[in-house]
Amino acid sequence: MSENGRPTATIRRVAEAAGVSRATVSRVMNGRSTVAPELAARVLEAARALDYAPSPVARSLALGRTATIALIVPDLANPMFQDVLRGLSQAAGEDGHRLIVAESNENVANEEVLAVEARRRCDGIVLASPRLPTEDLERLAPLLSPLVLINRKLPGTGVPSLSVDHGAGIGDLVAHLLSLGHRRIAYLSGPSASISNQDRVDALLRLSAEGREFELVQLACGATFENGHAMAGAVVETGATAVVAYNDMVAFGALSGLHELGIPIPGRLSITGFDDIPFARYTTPPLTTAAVPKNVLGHQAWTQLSNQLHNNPTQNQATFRPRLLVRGSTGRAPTP
Amino acid sequence: MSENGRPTATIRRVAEAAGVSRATVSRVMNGRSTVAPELAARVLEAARALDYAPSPVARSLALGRTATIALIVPDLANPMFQDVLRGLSQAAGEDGHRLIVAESNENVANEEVLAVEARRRCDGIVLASPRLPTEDLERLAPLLSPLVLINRKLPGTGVPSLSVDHGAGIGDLVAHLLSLGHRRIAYLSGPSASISNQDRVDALLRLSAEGREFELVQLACGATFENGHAMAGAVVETGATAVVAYNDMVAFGALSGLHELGIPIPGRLSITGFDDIPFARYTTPPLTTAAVPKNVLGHQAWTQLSNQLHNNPTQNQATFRPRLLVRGSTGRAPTP
DNA sequence: ATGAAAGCGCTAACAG
DNA sequence: CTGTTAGCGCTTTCAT
Repeated sequence: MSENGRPTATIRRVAEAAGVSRATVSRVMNGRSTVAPELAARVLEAARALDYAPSPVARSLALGRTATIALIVPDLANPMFQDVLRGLSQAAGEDGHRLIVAESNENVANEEVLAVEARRRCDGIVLASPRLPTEDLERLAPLLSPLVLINRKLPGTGVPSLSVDHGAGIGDLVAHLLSLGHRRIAYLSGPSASISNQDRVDALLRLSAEGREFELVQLACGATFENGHAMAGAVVETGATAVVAYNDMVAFGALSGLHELGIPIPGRLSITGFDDIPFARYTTPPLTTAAVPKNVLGHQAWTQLSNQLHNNPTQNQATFRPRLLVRGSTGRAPTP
Repeated sequence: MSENGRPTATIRRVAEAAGVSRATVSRVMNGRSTVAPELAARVLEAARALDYAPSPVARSLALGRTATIALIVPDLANPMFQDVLRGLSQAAGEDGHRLIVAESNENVANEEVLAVEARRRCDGIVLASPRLPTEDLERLAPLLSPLVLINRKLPGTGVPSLSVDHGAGIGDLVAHLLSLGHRRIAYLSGPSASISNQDRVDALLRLSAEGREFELVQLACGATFENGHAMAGAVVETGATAVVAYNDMVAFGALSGLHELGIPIPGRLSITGFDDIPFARYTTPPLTTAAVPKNVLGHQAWTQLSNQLHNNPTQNQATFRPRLLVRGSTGRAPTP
């Protein structure tokens, strides 16, 4: 927006140079209605000569839309959001939309202000807000619309929401472990406040109650490598033959801790992660995990937002089933 | 920008409601000059009642600035850029600026268009463009100004540039290895087109020529885990006692490959990485590496951009020296 | 098919 | 201290 070299050409200058009205320039630049070929040529020529390009800001004001959307996440360091960001940026970019990113730093109060403010410069919002109380979210939603939610639902409001089916992922993981003969499984749980952890716990509880095929041992853990690492000893003491970790980081930490204790993996203990972060395939042994389609989520978020922008029908609830990735960290249960 | 619920209040409505002119409302909203307390109160009250907030788009047009900047990177999957993004987003955010991100997908042609287009909606650009030919960059720079370059220099143009001193990093790494008694060092080189690889090679060549303290063996490799993994055998054959890898991914791959060959690390072979990606501390053994201050780069980028926006003097070339992180993957050279 | 004119919502001289 | 006026640059009826 600032001046360097020659001042940026405006539509007025082009109009003068081409000897036509601004309206005509506008029409030509937008390929609108039919302008006499000769005039059109003159305009194009003048535009080229003056190095003219329409001002996006002025267009935004006149049109009432910005061709920009915003992504609001609690934490840009989280691999989950990094990939959603990539997918969203790419998808929106292909449709000629720019992406503004805002990080709330896990600060919920901040998040509200950020979102509302962002919405004013944008045509729509993709919001990942694991912590915001549902009632606040409900109050906010109309202000933010068009809006797409990541891993949050607002039933009955018509706000499209994309979520990962953590339960199904856990189901696949457990089925895999059962097929390998495991009958006593330890769960290294994530942050208790986390909804996604609750999803996992619920699924595990249901599975162990339903089939009674395995015993479940819950261990309070956390979400980090260090948390997982610290639980290695406790895991061994449970006598479990397999451990389901809250996520890949925890699994990785546990793997590392068990390594140090001299426990062979998967010989004596099998271990699974969740997410399929970039490094999951490179641990030793590589991590069996439930891969969350993070990029797809980003793409879908754009699809849903784009639908709203064009007043097309949206899919209110899309659930993404993680894909089971069997790698080296799981094997047959040891025979006692 | 679209309508939900009641149409968004405008400055005009507020003015009418408060019985003042739009100019006064504007003044109050911006804390400008001194408005009679009584009027100010009326305006504020009206604004609150109408749920009014000034339109950023209209302000942008009127003011000629958007309070937005853009970051353009070749690849959002690259941990380097992810962290720069975080740092930049945070720093700019604290100063009330939004961040637009654009990914060129390593497509240089795309990059030019993207950058110029982005510049029109923004007040400034942070550009990471490892591939763009210098002459193109020189032509582009004036159009993009205010501009900050990441890992590229444009000497004599006054364009601020932030770069990592790869040579110094390599110097620290090599000094560390020499102090451990290593006298034959293999370098797993990165993509030959990469300037940062060239920096490293130059430093190594200089070091081995200058002091003649060690022999250098170069091995063409790449930038990925797989590339490093594939070179494990070749590394052993060189008879080197230490390997300096192009980056952490390569080091990690090599580590893994050497592991499979049964080579004790660091007992028989020491190995170093570069970057300090999040997982470097979690490999077995943890990777000795040169930590690039990626977040700081992001923050500094904002500082330099902000200086330009305020017509303050800028620091034209800032070079960031990586920090040597000694971890478990390096040890004393084996005694023959 | 083209131009004149009004308007998007806000800010910034300039008067008073 | 406040209001009037004139833009910022573009789009879009509405006439012609």
